[in-house]
Amino acid sequence: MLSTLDLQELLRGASLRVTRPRMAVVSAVLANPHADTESIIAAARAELPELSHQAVYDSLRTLTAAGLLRCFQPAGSLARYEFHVENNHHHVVCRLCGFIADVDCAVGKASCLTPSSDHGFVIETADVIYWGLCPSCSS
Amino acid sequence: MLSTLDLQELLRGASLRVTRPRMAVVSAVLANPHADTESIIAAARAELPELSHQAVYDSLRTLTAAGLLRCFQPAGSLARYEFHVENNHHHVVCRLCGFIADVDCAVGKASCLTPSSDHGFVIETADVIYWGLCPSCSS
DNA sequence: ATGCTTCTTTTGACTCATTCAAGAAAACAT
DNA sequence: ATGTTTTCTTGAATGAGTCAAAAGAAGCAT
Repeated sequence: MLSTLDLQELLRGASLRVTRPRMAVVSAVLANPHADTESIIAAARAELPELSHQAVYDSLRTLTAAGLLRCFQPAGSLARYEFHVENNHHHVVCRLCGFIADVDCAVGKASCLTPSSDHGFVIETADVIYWGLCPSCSS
Repeated sequence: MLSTLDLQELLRGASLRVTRPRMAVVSAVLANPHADTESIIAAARAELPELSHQAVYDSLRTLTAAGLLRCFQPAGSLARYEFHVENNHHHVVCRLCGFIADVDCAVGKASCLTPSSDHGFVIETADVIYWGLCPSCSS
């Protein structure tokens, strides 16, 4: 877990103002990886009760744009956030219960960023979501 | 383009009743790959003006559940549909203009379905979305 | 063909995640 | 401290998608 000072450092390093809502949002995401916005609002309010939902939406967008958080959205689900780490990984989502786990990239680090034909696109990132059944739902 | 009879055959083959809304929706998706629901409603109404939006939502869900269509949803975008074909492919989405193109699977057919560690999940499908800039936006 | 049963569609209202807007407050630089 | 700029609060609005009940087709059996 990162300390308050670490979090401030993190925000300043991204040229962002250090505000209590942003601190609370980053903490909430760190404590609840893969959480949707509503859960993040609840978790952040445990630390800062007066926090408005709008501030959370704004913070999430700002922090994501700054590269501190990563947003992903399994089809049909709400937006979910996680702390951005450099080791590229993807997600397995249980088709029944919605449980999400991290998985490493399939065939080495960069392979998922190299489609066989790119139609002239300059490709920057890849979102990979595996759908299936988690251990408890598959039994 | 498939004929009316082909489409009927397709629906019957999936044990679905042949209705005019479903025919119109399948035609619309065939004619507009990667279209979102609103575009599909508009395209289907060109063929069947009285069509309700609810019928389109129902048809899309039914046809997708039957495996005739495939639904994908780039994060932050609306749900999009395409005719389901067996050759597994993924999508490149332009971060600026939203243009979508198909790309084949990165490293052979099955590789994207094989994460390095699966956490005990039984994996059924994988959604892969590449984000980047299309040729016109990157210049 | 006719009628019956079941599945679809229409209609219209509703939900709820997310966004918009304007004024108030907080953060930072000087 | 003061002023400027960014961020937050408040409250309302947007809009894709869903729900529900009654009306209407599709398909099956007689």
